[in-house]
Amino acid sequence: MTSENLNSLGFPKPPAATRIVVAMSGGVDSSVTAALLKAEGYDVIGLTMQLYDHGAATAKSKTCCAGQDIYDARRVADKIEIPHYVVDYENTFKSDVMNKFADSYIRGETPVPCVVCNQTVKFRDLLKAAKDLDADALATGHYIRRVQTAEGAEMHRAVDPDRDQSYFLYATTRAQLEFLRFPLGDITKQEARALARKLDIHVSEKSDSQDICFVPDGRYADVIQKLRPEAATPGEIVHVDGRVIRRHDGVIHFTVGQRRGLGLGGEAEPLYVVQIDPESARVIVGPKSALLRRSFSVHSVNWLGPDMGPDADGLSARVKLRNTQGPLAATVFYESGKAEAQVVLGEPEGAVAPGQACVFYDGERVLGGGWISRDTAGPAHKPHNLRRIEATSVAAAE
RNA sequence: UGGGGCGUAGCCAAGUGGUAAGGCACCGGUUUUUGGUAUCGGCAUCCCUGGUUCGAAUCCAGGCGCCCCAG
Repeated sequence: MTSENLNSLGFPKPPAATRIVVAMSGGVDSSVTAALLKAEGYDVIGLTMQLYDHGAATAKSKTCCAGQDIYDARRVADKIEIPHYVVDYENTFKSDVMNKFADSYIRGETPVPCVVCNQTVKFRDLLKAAKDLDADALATGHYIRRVQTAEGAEMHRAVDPDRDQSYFLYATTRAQLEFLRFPLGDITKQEARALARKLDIHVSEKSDSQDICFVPDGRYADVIQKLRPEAATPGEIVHVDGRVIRRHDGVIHFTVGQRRGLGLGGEAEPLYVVQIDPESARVIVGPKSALLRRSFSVHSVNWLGPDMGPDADGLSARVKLRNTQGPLAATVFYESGKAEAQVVLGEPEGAVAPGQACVFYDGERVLGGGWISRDTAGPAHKPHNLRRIEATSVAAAE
């Protein structure tokens, strides 16, 4: 079959015979996605997830998946004349995303709920709903590219580097990727908004979503304490040089690399959180130099690259440790099928925070990624200093 | 109360007669579909009282507070 026989989404049949479910959040991107596909003649069905519905969140404008946004999605669906359904995923969202978010913080990690949300409610549950509707594919408004090859679908960064969402989508499985389509991966956000205006979609100027959608005022700790009231275990803030500086209200308030909010003044240079130990409820702080790390391991790896055997030299790649950071040169040690991988950075990097995602790239292609492990991501200073303290106390005892 | 020293923003600290550096912390903005980072901006009239002077955080006097040395 030649490419001329395929429609724009890669199916060997006319758009009218191709059923596409579009995940509609009520925002600009997914609305444009639905409108574009409809305009091309596809058999489009809009689905909107209801994920939570607390008063504070529905009042927010920069979120998705509740109150006003569901209404917006419905209005767009009406405008472009497609069927639209709201699916209630409040329970699963709470158990798979919100509770896991809280538990991660309690473990002394810093979670990325957006990755988990895509992994679960979006590409597991919503995707299944699409299949139940006999859809040929599920399309979303994510800025990511799906590249079809003879070996299967590959994930590539979006053409708009400022909008690329690969950091949040690396955990998409190959099977899921086969079924997914991302029409906006080839255009810029500006172009998407222009299209929205041209198609007369009422949300064309709606502000982008940001922050954690289920955290109303940026006070994520409040949400955790509501979900897990036992989470607030006070502890000590300890300097890497051994000084116990002050007490804190619980490790959930901290993240590795954090500077502000520590309230630790009087030092010559700023202090950062360099390690969090949930067992002892200790937060270790130190100067920026104490933050630097060169290697760490990641777990629950989702591999989207070519099959690899054990390779002592590792794979020369680039990695992202946070969404808003250019890729870093690194060597990735990974064997196909394994859940673990080792990452060695070309240059030491600060704030390698356990619980955050590490995404691997080969140029524009997303090779996958995993979660930064806690056990290996502590600062090199910790064992050194603990040893020194122990040695001191032993000497004193003798 | 013998000798010496000190008292500048929450902390550290420059400034020794000319109209209050800087760092940390804190607060606010920007950036950002995670947390965080980064960045920009804001943030004192100098322990008190009186005096000298055109002018004092800077000099003098007296208080108050603190530290060190000594017997």
